Amino acid sequence: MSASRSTPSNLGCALLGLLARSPSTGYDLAKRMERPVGYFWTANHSQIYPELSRLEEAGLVDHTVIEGAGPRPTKRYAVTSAGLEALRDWVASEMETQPVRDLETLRLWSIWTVDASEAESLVAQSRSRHAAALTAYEAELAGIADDPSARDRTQPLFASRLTLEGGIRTRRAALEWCDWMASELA
Amino acid sequence: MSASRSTPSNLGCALLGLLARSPSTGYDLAKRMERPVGYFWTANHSQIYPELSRLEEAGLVDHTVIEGAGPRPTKRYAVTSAGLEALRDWVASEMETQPVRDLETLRLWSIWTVDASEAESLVAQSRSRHAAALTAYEAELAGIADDPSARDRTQPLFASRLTLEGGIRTRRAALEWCDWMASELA
DNA sequence: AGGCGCATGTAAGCCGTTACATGATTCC
DNA sequence: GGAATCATGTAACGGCTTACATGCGCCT
Repeated sequence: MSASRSTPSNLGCALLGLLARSPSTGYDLAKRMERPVGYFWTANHSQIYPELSRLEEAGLVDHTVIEGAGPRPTKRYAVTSAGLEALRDWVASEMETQPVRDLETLRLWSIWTVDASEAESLVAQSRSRHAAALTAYEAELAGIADDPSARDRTQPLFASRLTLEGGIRTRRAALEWCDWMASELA
Repeated sequence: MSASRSTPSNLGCALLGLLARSPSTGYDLAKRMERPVGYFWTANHSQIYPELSRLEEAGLVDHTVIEGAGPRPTKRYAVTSAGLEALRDWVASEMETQPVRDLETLRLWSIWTVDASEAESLVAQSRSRHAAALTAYEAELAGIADDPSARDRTQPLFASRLTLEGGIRTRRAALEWCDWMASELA
């Protein structure tokens, strides 16, 4: 059986990553995608449900029906051993350089077309967005930093700590950049 | 005429931004999208040609047929005054916070599932990618930094300088993050 | 003779967003 | 009584990628 050995989609791997940390319903996965995974990847329920079906068909996850609200049966999904293997393969596989897609920078790139006050406001908006993100990341990190498992590289919280640290460093750099731009515009 | 006053798509605004800097053929726009715009936004020719038609229908760009190779007439596009206005409106408009979509961080987030040597290799790969990007940005910036127009906030090169400076700061922060991760894994 | 660069377009398919649809329980 | 939360699904649409298609001129 399980003839198709094609790597699951990026979304599929995101879901495997979530389920490898703890089993969930589709609904719950949608919420867990918002935060903290949503700091670097997003998906909504209308993508998640069909993807779970595909993963199950490929034998990478399975489900048990549990009791819960809603007109249809509530399903708790978990990764199978094949699913965990697929996740490991994906993590360890070579990956091409990903193109950056940053709408805010695209806008900045045409900032020369607007007048000074609008340009300053644009940079200020950008700055406040980065500041808000930084605050959120720091709060999230503070919530896990004391857990001893966050220092064990075989534990999920270790990886959470790494990614949050990255977000914090990136947003701090962006804040300094915004301050520098503000001084260049003055 | 020109009844529809809807803002063009993100791609449309990217093309208006390119054409506001200098008129181009569709083919040339595709090449200019690779670098340096490609550092924060990408598009290929199969997206660009239809989008140029839409922009022209909306009266935001127009074209003149010039001589050139190829089985069909070669068209040089330029922004109209309505197009420049649309670009300014878009730059100055309020924009919602954009979700981040970073496949490399998504992978890192499941790094706890693989063993130490693979984890180290993953971080090393990530580091070399950031280093390559940083080198490219620095070269690009060096190519424009001496131009006096790069200090005039009404000139395109000023905006180029801002965006490149942002890329450089972000990539430097990412490099330091990778070095920090390497030390955490050791 | 063959490959590359110029130059424009279309088609199929995947991925993602937004909206539609259903229905129970809990809180105000 | 109405809104929010739990819970699952489908449908329509738009954006992006990959591949198909054409054909001239230049360089090796």
